[in-house]
Amino acid sequence: MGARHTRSAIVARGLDVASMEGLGGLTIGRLAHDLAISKSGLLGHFGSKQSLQLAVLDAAADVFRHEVWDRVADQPAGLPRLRATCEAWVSYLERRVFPGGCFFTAVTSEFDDRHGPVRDGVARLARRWNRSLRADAERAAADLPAGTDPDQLVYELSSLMLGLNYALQMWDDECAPERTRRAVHRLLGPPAAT
Amino acid sequence: MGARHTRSAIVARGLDVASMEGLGGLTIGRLAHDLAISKSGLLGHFGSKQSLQLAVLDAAADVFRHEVWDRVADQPAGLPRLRATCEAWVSYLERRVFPGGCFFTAVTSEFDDRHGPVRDGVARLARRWNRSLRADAERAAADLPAGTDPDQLVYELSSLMLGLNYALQMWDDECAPERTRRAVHRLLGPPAAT
DNA sequence: ATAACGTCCGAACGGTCGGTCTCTATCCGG
DNA sequence: CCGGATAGAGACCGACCGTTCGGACGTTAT
Repeated sequence: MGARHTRSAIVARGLDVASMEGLGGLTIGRLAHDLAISKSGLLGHFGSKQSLQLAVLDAAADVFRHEVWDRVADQPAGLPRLRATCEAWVSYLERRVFPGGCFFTAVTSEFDDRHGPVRDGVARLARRWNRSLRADAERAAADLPAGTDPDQLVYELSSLMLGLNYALQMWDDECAPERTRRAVHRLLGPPAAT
Repeated sequence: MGARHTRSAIVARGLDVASMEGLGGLTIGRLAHDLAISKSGLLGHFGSKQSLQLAVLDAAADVFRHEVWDRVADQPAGLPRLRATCEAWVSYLERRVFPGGCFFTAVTSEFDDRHGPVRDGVARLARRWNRSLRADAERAAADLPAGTDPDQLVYELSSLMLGLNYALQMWDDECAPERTRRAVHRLLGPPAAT
């Protein structure tokens, strides 16, 4: 079996572990044990734990991109895509794509007051997604009640996603996705009938 | 120096450390070093790390209660107290009472998918505060537009507080408190003029 | 056949973890 | 003045951390 396969298996497993235990809780020894390989064999693929963390972070970003952004890329920019993005986001959380809840919420609260490449990577991703959201919100403002502030809109929508993740992770609250949708509809109007 | 004093000093220092590093990042050795006492001297007051964690959690709950709930206890139940609670909550986050952001947000995302006394303690506190919020929301529903769902209201308000903590902690976003207030006012109406 | 390479292992490194042990200094009631 | 309780020191334990290193394999190219 090639190194590519081994490496991606490590990252895949690391993704699951890190979404539950955080990127810090991801330990070389445990990961090696789970995959029935040696610690040194594992670390050989990355060089250091930090490189492993960054690789896992990248993989998580790929998953999130695939689960949310790729699904709304064909929507018209502005309000329609903003609505679709929110729905995809809710669905991503509802389906519990990561067993430990939203990967980035967990990692953010772990690294938000640290320095270094991991925190920088998380911030870069968050900033990028925030910009995308904000761009659609700006266009959408024209289709929403006068005086709608795009930044305020993005802020409230993001907060709702944080709340949904919390409700699902802490309480297994089955009503939370529906509640989130209702709140989104109140901000953006009812979902477009397809 | 009495044991009481030493113990409370340990908890106080642990509060600061844990709000930044999480309850898991709170290590006996480091805490003892910070306070210039021995590990055994420290551990003698608690018996185990878990007891220390629970003591710190209790202390954090006292702080939060003092910073939020005690300040609104004299308000009339229902909408006025709900408004006051939200404002106190925003202020608590804005003033960065804990250097690492909201203690309970951090601890929740750390323990939400574990078992044990610490997670139970966090859940107990969250449930209690949620109930208080919900009770006022129920009363407030009469003073709000018809069809207002108290659970939905509590859900959205809580999400906004999560969002505020995120914005402050991750981005040092100075506008976030004001944005949160604006969103709260949209849900609860403008703040009562005093 | 042989040399080189990629892949992975097993052992070991220094360090930190939570926790236990023994010992001493101090205080307080009789 | 004494004797027990107690706070705390400090050495130490086994487990685990991330990391390094030499070498054992199988494949591939020469």
